[in-house]
Amino acid sequence: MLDQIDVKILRQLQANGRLSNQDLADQVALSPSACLRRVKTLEQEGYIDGYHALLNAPKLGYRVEAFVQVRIDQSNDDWHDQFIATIADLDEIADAYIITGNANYLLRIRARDFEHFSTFIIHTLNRIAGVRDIQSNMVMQNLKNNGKLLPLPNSVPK
Amino acid sequence: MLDQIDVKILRQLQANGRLSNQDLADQVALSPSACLRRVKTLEQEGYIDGYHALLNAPKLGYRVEAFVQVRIDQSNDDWHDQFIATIADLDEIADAYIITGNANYLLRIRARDFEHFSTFIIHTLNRIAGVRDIQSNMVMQNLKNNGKLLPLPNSVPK
DNA sequence: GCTGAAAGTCGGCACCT
DNA sequence: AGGTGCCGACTTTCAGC
Repeated sequence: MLDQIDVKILRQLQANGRLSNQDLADQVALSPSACLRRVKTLEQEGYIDGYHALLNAPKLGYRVEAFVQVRIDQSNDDWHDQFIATIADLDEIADAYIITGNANYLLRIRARDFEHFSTFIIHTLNRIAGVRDIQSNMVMQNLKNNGKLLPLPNSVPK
Repeated sequence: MLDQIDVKILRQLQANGRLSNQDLADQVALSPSACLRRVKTLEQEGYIDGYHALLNAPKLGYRVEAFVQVRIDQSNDDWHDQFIATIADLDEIADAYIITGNANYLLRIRARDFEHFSTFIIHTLNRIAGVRDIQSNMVMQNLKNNGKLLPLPNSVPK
């Protein structure tokens, strides 16, 4: 179970993944060794999945972002497995979800420009076996990103 | 401009945001001081937006994820500004985008359970001024997350 | 723009409360 | 559980190539 200090630690590391253990210890009012032990435990128990640098997509040449809904022909089970295996290797696909509703999959796509995007849709996505219908929604503006998980309002984590 | 070593640095830090400068220097075949200078430059020039611990949502009590499309009454410009200002403070909204298509906004929602989700939709989202239509798609499975930005296939960053 | 050395700082562990 | 102290490793700066 998480206590209030654990939640503080998670919140701090979420905001700044490179916080030194000493600074972290100061912020949660613990000695460095006690703080480090808690962090290691949180990592081992799976509360922290990893640490990552957040790169700036436009700066790196990715100026197009879009959400694409894909329907596949459900009369064939193999196509589902094949689809999942295929998208794992496609760099243009940032995120992928199985969703309820009319479509089977929701994909978040990142591409260099619109030409790159349309080529990807027509010549890559559209040619995966079983793909029936593709509906694209371009991102015009990114209002909020990766909203913080904590504070957990009234939540009682298992 | 980025050279090959910069790209290697970005790729490494993307995969592991807590890599020590010394280990990073080894991996890109540079001395620690030269490596550190490049990292600082990359940060200052905005290629790296930050470092964050990736927290495990289910472990923290968030078991429901959904994409919600929102249409607002476009006859009133103020509602747009108001909507943006309101969603910034809502913890349940992880990401928010302005998109093309029938809806105005696409929101990624995280909630503790279905009751939390439906309460949020009915009593919070639905009551924001100007909101006309809400369409929800629940996430049944998360197939891919935060696909890596690099390597930049054939891209020539500005 | 990189290297190498020096000084300050930190992480990790043993031990104690 | 948390705190103290120690040592080896690391970060960071700066002079020099």
